[in-house]
Amino acid sequence: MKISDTNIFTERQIEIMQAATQRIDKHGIQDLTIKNLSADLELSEAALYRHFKSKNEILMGLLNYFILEMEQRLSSIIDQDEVKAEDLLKQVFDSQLGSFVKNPAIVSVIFSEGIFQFNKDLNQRVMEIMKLMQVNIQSVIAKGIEAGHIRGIADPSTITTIIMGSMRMTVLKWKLSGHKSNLIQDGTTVLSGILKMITK
Amino acid sequence: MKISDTNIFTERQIEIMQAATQRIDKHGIQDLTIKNLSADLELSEAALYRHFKSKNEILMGLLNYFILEMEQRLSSIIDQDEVKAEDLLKQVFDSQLGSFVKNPAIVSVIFSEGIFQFNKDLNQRVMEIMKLMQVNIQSVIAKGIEAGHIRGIADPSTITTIIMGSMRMTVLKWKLSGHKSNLIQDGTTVLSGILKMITK
DNA sequence: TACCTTTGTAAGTGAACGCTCACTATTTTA
DNA sequence: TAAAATAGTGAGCGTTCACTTACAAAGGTA
Repeated sequence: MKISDTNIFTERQIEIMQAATQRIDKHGIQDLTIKNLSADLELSEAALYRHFKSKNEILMGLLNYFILEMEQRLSSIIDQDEVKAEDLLKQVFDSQLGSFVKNPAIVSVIFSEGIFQFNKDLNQRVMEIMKLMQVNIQSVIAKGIEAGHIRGIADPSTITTIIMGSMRMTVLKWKLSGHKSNLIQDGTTVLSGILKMITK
Repeated sequence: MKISDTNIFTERQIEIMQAATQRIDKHGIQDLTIKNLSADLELSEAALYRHFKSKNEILMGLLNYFILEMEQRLSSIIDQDEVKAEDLLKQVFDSQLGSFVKNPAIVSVIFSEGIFQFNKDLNQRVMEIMKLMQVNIQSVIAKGIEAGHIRGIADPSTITTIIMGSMRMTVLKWKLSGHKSNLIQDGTTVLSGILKMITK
């Protein structure tokens, strides 16, 4: 993750967030403790509290960065004119899955609705990320139907559920395989299958 | 351990598992602690250990019970002869979603790969449940393609990923809505959409 | 020089966790 | 009827958790 070129965070904060990212990636989110994190950084536990006021703030930092990056990435694709819905979807998922491969830790974070259920702020951020993706895809589908490229065989919202669910399942399989399956390839196969079904 | 060898539970064990189910349903899995559970049952914490040797065994009991019930339910549907793949799938999901509505807690348990990642036994059971569903659906799809009812527009495994992912997403939305959306209705809509796309 | 801010540490804190221990009362069995 | 099995209890163990406190070194600034 390139947190490095934001001016929101200090250098130390970036170091801490990167260490947190690595630990989540390697051992899962349940292994992200202040003790482990400070050991990774060769700092005392107390030192972390000079830079973040709580453990949740560290996770919020990660999520905030990701949602910002994702918004920019998605809108730069969606805002293209004269590109068919089919190709927009391909670009969106190519970009999204590529982002997951580059930063697998984020998958552990945003696939953990269950874990954050008890924490309002974190849960809300995760929901925002899902919602952001949903809104973008649904608008692409709606435009595709309007333009006549996509069969209006079901509601845009239903088609969106199918697409997002399928991609999510593909990511889940990749995660459960220990990142050994080829996420980009499998995702492309699944999306192609769906596109064959819904395009004219 | 084979499912057929699954122990029959004592009355107390069932009471404990039901209380655990209720607590997970109402407050999430992170709120299932020995302290809370024993308070719900108006027992001492130590008393629980007369009936289960660990907290994980309680969760394993729940999962074992569910996988047994699911196996029977699915095979009684799948084993029907002379029923079209399309109708089998409808029956499978009607049955499965109905089971979730009757027992919403199980969703909190089997949708929590992330939480159980660190526990081999529990994780394996959750994976078995996913695998069980996958194997059954994939065989239905394969037969449907063979019989010419389903378009061989993609691999059976890809179509299965799409179907399972879509249903899983529908269940997730239901869970995030606090069980306020209509799971059966939404699931039926999504499955109908997919079936329109893949049937001839 | 004197002071202030920043960044660090050692040594804790209370709360929560799963779980065990020694012991008791009741019921079943030989 | 005596022994054994069953099902319960209060107290507390060892550990982990996120977080706090009191204090110190370093560097910039007045």
